[in-house]
Amino acid sequence: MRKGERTRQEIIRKAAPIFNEKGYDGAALSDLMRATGLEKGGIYRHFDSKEQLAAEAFDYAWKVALDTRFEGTQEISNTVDRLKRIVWNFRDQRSGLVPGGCPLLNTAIDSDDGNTKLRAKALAALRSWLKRLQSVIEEGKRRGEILRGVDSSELGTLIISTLEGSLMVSRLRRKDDARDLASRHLVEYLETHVRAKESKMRADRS
Amino acid sequence: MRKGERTRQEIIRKAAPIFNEKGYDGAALSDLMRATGLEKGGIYRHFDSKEQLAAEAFDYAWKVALDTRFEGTQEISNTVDRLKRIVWNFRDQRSGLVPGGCPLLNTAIDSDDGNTKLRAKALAALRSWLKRLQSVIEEGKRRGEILRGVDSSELGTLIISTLEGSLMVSRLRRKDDARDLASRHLVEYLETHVRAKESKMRADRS
DNA sequence: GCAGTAAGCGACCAATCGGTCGCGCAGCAC
DNA sequence: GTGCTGCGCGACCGATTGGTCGCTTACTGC
Repeated sequence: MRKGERTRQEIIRKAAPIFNEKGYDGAALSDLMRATGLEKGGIYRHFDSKEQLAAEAFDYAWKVALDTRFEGTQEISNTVDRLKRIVWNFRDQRSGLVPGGCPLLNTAIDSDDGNTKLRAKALAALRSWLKRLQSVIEEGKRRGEILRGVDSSELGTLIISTLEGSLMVSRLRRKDDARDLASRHLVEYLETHVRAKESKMRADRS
Repeated sequence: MRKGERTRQEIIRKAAPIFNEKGYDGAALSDLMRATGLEKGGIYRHFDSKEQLAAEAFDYAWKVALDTRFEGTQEISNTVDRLKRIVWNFRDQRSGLVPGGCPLLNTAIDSDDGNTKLRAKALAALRSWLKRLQSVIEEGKRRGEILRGVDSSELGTLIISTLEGSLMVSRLRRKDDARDLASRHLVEYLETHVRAKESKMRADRS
């Protein structure tokens, strides 16, 4: 990899937390310069505009977030348990992430009036998350692990809404209780309203 | 009321949507000047700083939001039904509000890194909402309408988290489905996990 | 209606905003 | 090792930022 490309990635990595914490308007180029250790020209060599950098920083932050949320899920065969793992992952995510909270939540609120490009990014991120949840749910329905009556779009949306809302509350209070509570609530809901009990006489290990 | 005080209130009313839509950094004084029809000096006559104006605009926007959410609840005697009404109010709130979505959600996200004064405002707003929910729940427990085992702080937090999260999704998608879904989910939860069924042999009108 | 004060104006301020560009050095292919 | 070019620097740009203040005008209490 060329020097330039390495620098470019480094800028994205260093810029992502700035945008995530301070928002698009709040993140001044001077902040990005300090964070990256580069002068203005060094940054603009690799990006046409602040907006473009913000967009790429968002993509990076979102990839990290999504990967964290689905971490260790592929090795879980039962789809309901997989959904539960996703919920716990969300609750436990603390380190390793891009600082500043959920990029989706931040960018959605930040851009809901103005910045069209960033709003589109947030919308795509929401869809990508929902899509992955839906595919787990649909698989569960096919396998008989999840009740046939469950609407995968609705369940996915409910999970996302509940988790994101609780994150907002937790971050504002600077306490994890809301996230914890929402996770427990969702898990109970998964057990009582989503999991197909009778089918295949699986051992009912609570 | 003096002319000055009238103007002051007018500035707050006109500034509130600007801050709510664009955030603190995104709302430039030039925007506020355009919205109010005043020159810079006319605004600064009444406020020491942009931050102070933002704080008062938030108070105004939050008061409007909270009033809307509790609208028509005092005339409902049963506390569970009152909680349901609060949930429906949140779902149906559309006009009459300060444009730009929930001031609590917006300000919480907007200020979670930097602006201490606004963060404190958002925190106080969250507490005021939670407090009003808790007082309904506690009343319900005293009256035997709500299960003794329900933790009013936890239930209140769950309601707030779920509604706010769904609002974020709905605003991003520009569709009301998520808010609708979350409301239905919460109402079902209230009926099945919160309402005390057996006590006082009340007629069970579904 | 008059006097005194409250209120709004708008020019002005330094600082900072996002963005440009020519220069020179450093990394890279040969 | 040499020559080319990809890369980073930093001075510079006009526009805009939040904020100040002396002046005039409009309101208000008497």
